[in-house]
Amino acid sequence: MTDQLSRAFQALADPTRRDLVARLAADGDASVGDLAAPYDVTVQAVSKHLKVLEEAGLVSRSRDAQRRPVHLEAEVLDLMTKWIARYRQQVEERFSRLDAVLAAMDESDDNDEAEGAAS
Amino acid sequence: MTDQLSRAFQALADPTRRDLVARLAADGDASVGDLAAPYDVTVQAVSKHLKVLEEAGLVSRSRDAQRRPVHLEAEVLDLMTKWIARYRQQVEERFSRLDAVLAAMDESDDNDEAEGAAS
DNA sequence: TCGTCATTCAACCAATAGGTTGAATGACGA
DNA sequence: TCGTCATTCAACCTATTGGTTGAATGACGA
Repeated sequence: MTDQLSRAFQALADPTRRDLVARLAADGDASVGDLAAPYDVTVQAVSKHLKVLEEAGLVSRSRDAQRRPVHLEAEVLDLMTKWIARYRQQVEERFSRLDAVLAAMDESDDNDEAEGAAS
Repeated sequence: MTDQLSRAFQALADPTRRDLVARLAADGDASVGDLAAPYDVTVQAVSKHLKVLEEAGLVSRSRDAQRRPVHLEAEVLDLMTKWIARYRQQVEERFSRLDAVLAAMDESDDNDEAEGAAS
């Protein structure tokens, strides 16, 4: 689980972390304290969640006085969608080829019938 | 971690499981034994991986004599891309609004300058 | 019916995840 | 410089994960 994609999927496997991403997407950058407020866990727990998101490359942090504003990075989200889309597409392409094969078989059946009728 | 989306992201957080999905997408349905062959782990371990994928709704299994062919289900992949795309899009929309605000500020500056020049 | 093949179940193990509390760090504002 | 606020580090706990081995299940084919 050391590669980026694994860390990214792992990061979004937690509902609290998905909600953090959702809020950052909707409201823009926010401090750890503000982000932690709505949840029923300690601020330390949320800080850990943010660390997981950061190590996955999903968020970054800057500094603003005592605060460490959290910023959502969209690139890794793109990476993830591309991974999924690739295999999603392969499935469709396989179906297309299967359809083509089935169509060819139909045609072949027609030919056989035609040949049978001709002999 | 009981909801579908969490289980799906969790399932794809493992490289072996992502590879299983990739192979099923490329080659179509396959038996547990065939799927397990390339990896350096026991067939039981792969069976467990497939169970995780199945509980996430990413694959289904039927029966063919002794074999239990594994079939990739694309729906949950769609669910995942939709989740990501939604927040990806929100980020872009926020940028657009920010651009609009900045543009409005520029315009306001122009007006101020114009008014200043007119007085 | 018996042996065999494909798969899963069960019990176990080490490592990791998500949470806690308490202490440390680091940047202000008085 | 001192107290305070925001955040992180450290140590700890329990549950889960990914792996193992060994036994059970279940469907053929002889």
